[in-house]
Amino acid sequence: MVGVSVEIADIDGLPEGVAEHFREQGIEELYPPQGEAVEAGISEGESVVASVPTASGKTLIAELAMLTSVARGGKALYIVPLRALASEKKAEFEEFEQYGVDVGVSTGNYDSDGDWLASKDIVVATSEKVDSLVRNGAQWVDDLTCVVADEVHLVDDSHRGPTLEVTLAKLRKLNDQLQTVALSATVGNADEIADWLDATLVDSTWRPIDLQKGVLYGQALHLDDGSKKQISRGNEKATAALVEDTLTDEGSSLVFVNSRRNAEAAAKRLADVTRDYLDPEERDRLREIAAEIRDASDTQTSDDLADAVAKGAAFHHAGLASDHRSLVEDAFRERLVKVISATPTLAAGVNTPSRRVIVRDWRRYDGDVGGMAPLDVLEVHQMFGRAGRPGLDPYGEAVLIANSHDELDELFDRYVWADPEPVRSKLAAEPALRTHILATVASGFADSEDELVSFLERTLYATQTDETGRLETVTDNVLEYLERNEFLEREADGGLRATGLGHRVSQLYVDPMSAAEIIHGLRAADDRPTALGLYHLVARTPDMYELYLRSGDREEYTELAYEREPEFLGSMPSEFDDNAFEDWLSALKTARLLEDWASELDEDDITERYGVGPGDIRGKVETAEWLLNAAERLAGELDLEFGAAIREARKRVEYGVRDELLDLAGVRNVGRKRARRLYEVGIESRADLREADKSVVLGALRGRRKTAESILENVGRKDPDLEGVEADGDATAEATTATGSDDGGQQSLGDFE
DNA sequence: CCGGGCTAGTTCTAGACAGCATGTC
DNA sequence: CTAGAACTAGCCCGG
Repeated sequence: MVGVSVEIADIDGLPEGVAEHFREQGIEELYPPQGEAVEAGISEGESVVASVPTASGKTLIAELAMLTSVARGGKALYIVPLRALASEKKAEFEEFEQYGVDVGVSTGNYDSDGDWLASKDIVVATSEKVDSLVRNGAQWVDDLTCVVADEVHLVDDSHRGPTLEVTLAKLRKLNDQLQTVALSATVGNADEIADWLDATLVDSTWRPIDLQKGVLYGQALHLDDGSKKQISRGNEKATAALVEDTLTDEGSSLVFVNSRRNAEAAAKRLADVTRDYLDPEERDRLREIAAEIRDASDTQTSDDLADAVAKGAAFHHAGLASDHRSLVEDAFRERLVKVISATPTLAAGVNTPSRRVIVRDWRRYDGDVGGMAPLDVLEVHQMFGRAGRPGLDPYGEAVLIANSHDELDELFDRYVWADPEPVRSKLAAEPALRTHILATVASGFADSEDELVSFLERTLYATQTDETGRLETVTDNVLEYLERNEFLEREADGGLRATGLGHRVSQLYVDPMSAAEIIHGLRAADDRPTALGLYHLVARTPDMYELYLRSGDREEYTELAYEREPEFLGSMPSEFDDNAFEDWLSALKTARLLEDWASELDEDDITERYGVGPGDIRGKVETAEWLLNAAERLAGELDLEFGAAIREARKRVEYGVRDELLDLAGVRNVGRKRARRLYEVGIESRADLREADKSVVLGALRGRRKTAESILENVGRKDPDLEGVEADGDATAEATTATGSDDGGQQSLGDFE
């Protein structure tokens, strides 16, 4: 079937007008892999695994499957690996709304209501969200006729892979006619994935735009076609020379490095290169963007980023606030920012193609190995895949950097010539099975051990392993764990039944081990728990990512641990049990960060104190909110007291305020800063705000008339009109000195797209 | 007295999903 | 069992 040319017009079964639409977009003849997918029956409901390079038209393959399925009266689901990609895909699919195709999105933070999605023809969601919807018995899931799994090679990921794997297995069990389309990067064993999904494999290395791969050593860039290119460099470092070389060809570059600090340092250095390649108009635009970056957050990271961006360079990593990220990504796409130095976040995230991709660091610290470990071939190839913008760049170029002749050879062997490693299921690990076995039993996919095992037979793991018994052994351990914690009951005949608590845990979507830890901690509490105690409790569950303990931290937090020992829920591990104690301290560090946030400490003080970025605060807060909600529900389920204390701790962390501001901070348009200012002039509650003297309110809000009016309206004041009202000078002065800031900025974390 | 440039020693390490009920500037 | 870039402190040197 190779080399067959297929045109859009040849495809039957698309909704009315869609074929015409594609033609208007300039899509007539399909790319070869797309044609192969059509040959394989993608538009006739056949399952297909497409293993193709990035940017070679995977989206169209998915669209052909989903649109024809919808046209036959069906319903399609598109599973994305990242929340940020959900909105991107939604926007793409909304193109088809004019032909009567309704699109909906569901992720943890974006819209979502199970029933509301029932009327949509195409639903975009993360694999975790789909899993959650299935657990909660969303009815419309039964109506699905087509599911697309994007970046399906992520089943290899030990944290999130099993969820995708189990979710696909569940959807396929619900409907054995389900058309399954899996989109994958080029991997070593796409055939195994196709076998697993009973799909036809479309395996192609075809790219719409030429990609040259190479390794730079000294001044010579050795390319994979055997040619060499001279990269002149004076005193410049290799990376800077490559970036400058791209700039002379009016192209931009993406530099992948192995740590946040390296990304920031590299951006600072590269800014000195890019600054000489900006025209006056670009300089102006960049200055504006830099100002927006400074507005987004008042931290050192923010300033450093703004400084770099003003000169045409930027860094990108997970410590950035989400505003920062999108500003940088947009500016790069607009070709204003000429280079981004980034950690691997960018390789997996939203689309940011670039003329040249430079993989500067090919080794990364890995705690499990105890040192630097080489990146996976697949990972490096994903980075390479960002090179070249179809239709815009003449070609893409992906470059590694060698520091010796031996390394030059090694990099060619290891990454340029090498095939990616095979994708391996990570399901047979306790943490993964703990949560998925409970959910599988709780949502009725198995009510006996036999059924459970036969369900697990539908996973990729089962098709890959020849190690008999491993799954059974782990399953048995997990069942025992779940039974011991009263999430599950095992009957003599092998029957399995989730308890009320087990159902609750499954629905809350927390790791059963997190739930067990929370329950244990709450049961150990005699008095009303403090906020710190509760923050520590959730921070030490496996669902909260650990903060790194730096040198000196151990001492500092050990002291704090003894100082505040009475507040902790449950007993502290012995100081001599090294691992357990370290984890406990690390959780304490997280807990105190949350406490600082909920005590109105400024964002920049927190980032400095804990060595984190603004985006990390956001992440911790979000996770804490989620887990505290789970804690409150679990307490309710078990009739434990302290529900009110948990709720208060959650609200405090949500708004980032002390308890006296909880009432005010809940008002729309009032965040932690404004609530504090109002409080300082004697307005302590919503009731006060409804009655307060308008000039005092206006003064506390720095004379911002419009803001003040909308706040008064939001709090339900009858006469929010501020016409003719003058700001109370005393209130203004007092508020200004009290906060020491003059921009009136609300430090809000509630920034979702 | 100050600052630049060098070296040897020290420090520190990627990422990001989920509930629920509504709304930051 | 495994690394390495970037930062830091301390030093020398020249002006």
